[in-house]
Amino acid sequence: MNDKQNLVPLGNISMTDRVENKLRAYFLKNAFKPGDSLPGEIEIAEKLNVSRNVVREALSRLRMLGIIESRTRRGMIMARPDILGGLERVMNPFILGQDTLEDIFELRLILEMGMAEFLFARKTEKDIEELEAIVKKQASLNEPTIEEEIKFHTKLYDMTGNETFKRFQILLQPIFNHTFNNKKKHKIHTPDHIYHDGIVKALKSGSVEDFRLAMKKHLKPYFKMTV
Amino acid sequence: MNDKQNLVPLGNISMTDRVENKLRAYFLKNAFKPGDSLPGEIEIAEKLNVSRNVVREALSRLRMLGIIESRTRRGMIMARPDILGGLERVMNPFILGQDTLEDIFELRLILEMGMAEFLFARKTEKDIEELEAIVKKQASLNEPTIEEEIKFHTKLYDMTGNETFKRFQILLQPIFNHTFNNKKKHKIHTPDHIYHDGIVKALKSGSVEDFRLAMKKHLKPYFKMTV
DNA sequence: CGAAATCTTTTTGTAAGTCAAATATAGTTA
DNA sequence: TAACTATATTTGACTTACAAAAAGATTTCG
Repeated sequence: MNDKQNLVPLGNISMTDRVENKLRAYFLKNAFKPGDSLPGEIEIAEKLNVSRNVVREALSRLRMLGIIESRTRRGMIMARPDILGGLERVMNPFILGQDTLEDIFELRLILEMGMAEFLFARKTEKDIEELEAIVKKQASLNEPTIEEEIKFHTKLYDMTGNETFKRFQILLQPIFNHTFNNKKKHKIHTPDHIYHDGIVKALKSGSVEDFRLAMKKHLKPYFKMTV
Repeated sequence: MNDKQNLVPLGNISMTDRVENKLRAYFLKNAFKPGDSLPGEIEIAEKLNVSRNVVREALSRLRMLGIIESRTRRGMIMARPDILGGLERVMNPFILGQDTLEDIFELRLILEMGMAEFLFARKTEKDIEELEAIVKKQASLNEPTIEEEIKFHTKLYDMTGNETFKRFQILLQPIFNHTFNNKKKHKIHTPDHIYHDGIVKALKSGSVEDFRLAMKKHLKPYFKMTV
């Protein structure tokens, strides 16, 4: 046995990191639910034998994520975090790695191919009409705008009726565009907007498989960019 | 015009919140990249006219997300955040809302239906063999275990070759299970493990469409739970 | 003159104490 | 009994202090 293995990690973990981890573990272990009240800062500091300062830095993190809430001068309670809040804060194309950006670009393709079942399960007359209006407007423009393009796809996410999914797309949108613009050199022969009407048609009077085939065709240029 | 609208927000925003927002905006506006060095805590505090304490609480948040790194006693630099770090910390079924949990449950179905193209683009002989081994082992057990079930699906995510996607699935796994267990009452007539071999077969010698049909059949009981 | 040792400066990590302000509770008064 | 008052609690924010590590500047010595 080589003892070196046990020495490797080291990881430079600060008091604040440790307190944050301890608190999250504590919440999970005790099945804390939103609304439950928490011990005060001073009590936590004393129990963990650190300064109130360190505790506040850890709590500040949890507060940012929405895990806890502080009713000013009345104490802290557990809260219901926005699951995508943490994601939102790191959505900065300058600091994310190129590989991560490309992973996200691929994710879009997976999502738009995969959402078919839910679209068919939940589509309404009104949805279809809206899509048709978007397509019509797009066709009337001499040049297709990126805004109209986005509007069409965003509407599809909306139609799934899945709020988290919808917000997810809004967060990812800037990354899509950033990566797409970086790749534009890869010349796309088939401008996609001509296929939007095909997608709507499949959605309106076709089967789930028809839709997926139309979507696949529509996304083909993007697939070419990744696989 | 009603002035009341302008009074509504109020939002109880703390100094720390404001500093955090200011810093993130500053990084974005100036296109800060990983490795770039940042002004010191004291300088930031003076520039923003707040105490060093407040600045440290804001920086602590950014450090948690991996946006910045502090080389102890040498200064801070921009870093490359783990895009899913924030998500990981709020993955606690007790504090997430029921609607969010169900949204995530649906997301799984979308992902597994949507990943087909990438599986076919990147599958290898070895991948197929591994899947077959998993199915074989599963068939040999008197009772299918949840571990083997997870192993099969995890392998599929692996095969996409998309690291972010893969980690995403690992994070979501506990939520899937939690929601699944809560819904078990909805009696599933067709135990899914019998279809795993069908999926592998489609993946091995079928078309992308064959795979999607097999997967759809496999996931049918889950779809029943949501739509 | 050059290399090695030492000192100084810088900067983050951690601690401790102070004060303000809002709220809940207890206590008091009419 | 109801209204008012005082008190204790608790978070938000500021200040000061010091340790420790690393880098740079300075000094010392061969």
